[in-house]
Amino acid sequence: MHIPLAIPDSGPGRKPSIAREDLIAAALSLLGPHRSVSTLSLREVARAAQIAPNSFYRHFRDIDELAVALIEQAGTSLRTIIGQARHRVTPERSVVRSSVETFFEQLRADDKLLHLLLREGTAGSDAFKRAVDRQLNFFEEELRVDLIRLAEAAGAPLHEPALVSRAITRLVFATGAIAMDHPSTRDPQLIDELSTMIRMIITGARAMANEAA
Amino acid sequence: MHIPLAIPDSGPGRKPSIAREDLIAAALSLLGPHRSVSTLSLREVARAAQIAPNSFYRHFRDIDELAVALIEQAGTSLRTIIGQARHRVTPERSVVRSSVETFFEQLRADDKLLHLLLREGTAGSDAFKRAVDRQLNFFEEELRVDLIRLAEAAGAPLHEPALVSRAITRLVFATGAIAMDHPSTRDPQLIDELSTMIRMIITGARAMANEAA
DNA sequence: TGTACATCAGTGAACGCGCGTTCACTGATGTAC
DNA sequence: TGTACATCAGTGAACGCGCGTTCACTGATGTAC
Repeated sequence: MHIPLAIPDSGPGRKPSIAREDLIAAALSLLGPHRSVSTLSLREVARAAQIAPNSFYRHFRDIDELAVALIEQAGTSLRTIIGQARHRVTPERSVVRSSVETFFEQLRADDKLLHLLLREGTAGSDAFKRAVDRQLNFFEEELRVDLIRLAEAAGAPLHEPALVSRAITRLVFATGAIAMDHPSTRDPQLIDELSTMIRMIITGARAMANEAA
Repeated sequence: MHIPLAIPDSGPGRKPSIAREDLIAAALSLLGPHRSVSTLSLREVARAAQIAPNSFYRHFRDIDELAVALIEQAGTSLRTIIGQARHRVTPERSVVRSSVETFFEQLRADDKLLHLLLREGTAGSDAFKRAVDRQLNFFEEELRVDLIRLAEAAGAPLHEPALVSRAITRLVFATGAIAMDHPSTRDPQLIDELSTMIRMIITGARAMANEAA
């Protein structure tokens, strides 16, 4: 059995006429609000990529390995976008609101990558769940750093910023998952709600920091 | 095609030798941390219930209808348990902590019903998702009533109690889903975290109520 | 009580389907000399 | 430059499997009279 565990960067070798990326793109094209990764079949993806079913094995050990690759791409892309939103100068809007709005914009624009992270965290193989978890941790960690930075700038320290970040991350993703099942006309309301929830957490964490001091 | 949309309470009729409940129990017995409703096949459930595959149709239109029934049972059972926990007199422990602990106990004891609500909210058919959503709304609503009651008792009103309740519900369920993937040895830490998160929200909502006033 | 009849939960066999996976292969591309 | 060779992405056919669903049926249970 021949399995290329790591594609060797092609080196001086030949270029494959169909690439890993093509299969990922094909899988992505099949996903949507009503179609989840765990229901994709190998044959279906192969069909979408216009290759024979067995050719799939030249690129991935199985469907699961492809799913993990999808998740990684989704996480990276999301963090880039939200990272930009958070650093964007917004004189009239709060950082919270502007980030939440960007998140929803991305949810609706979507190259379907975000859907993946929102919906699939609880299903699928162990490897898959770990991949989702890793991306959420990255997100959480970046948010934590930003929260500390902002708290210092405002001179209002937070109680347990790591927990604040974790709570916000969970709320954002849970709300995003819900939003996907609603028409986008409900977005303004959900944005309002989510922003208020986040403000509650931050306000609470500030108050608790003062109490502790 | 003959489909009994509603089982007519049997009335003066004959008793079926195998009941809807037996099929639900059989399905439940197949579920677990690594097995989700959406992957159950009709034949599998029939096998577990020791009936011929086609006999399944005497009780449910399809697997989806059974899944909805499962969700409803899960929600009812969970709300009963948490409702009791919240009203339980706990002189030394806070209501928050005692409820969170009960939630985790239930998660670990589990008749597998809770797993259903935690994991499957984002997958499955529309009918299935709506069923999960309905149960979460019930949970949220009961929590809201309790929050208002407790706030009045403490003389510390909350800003937008409905939102407080919604945020807490989402956090609790998101954290529960995560807990299921960890060994129960991590429970104390997760309970601590979740309790603190909830306290942040409540503290924040109190502070915001004061600001508004 | 006895008899004829209706109901309907459960059945065994069969169907066609899409699936993951395997096999031995082809033929284009690049390398060695 | 030319030739022999190695590599390996992609292939077509085939496999056995579990699936959902259908069909015509059986036979126990309850009802009507």
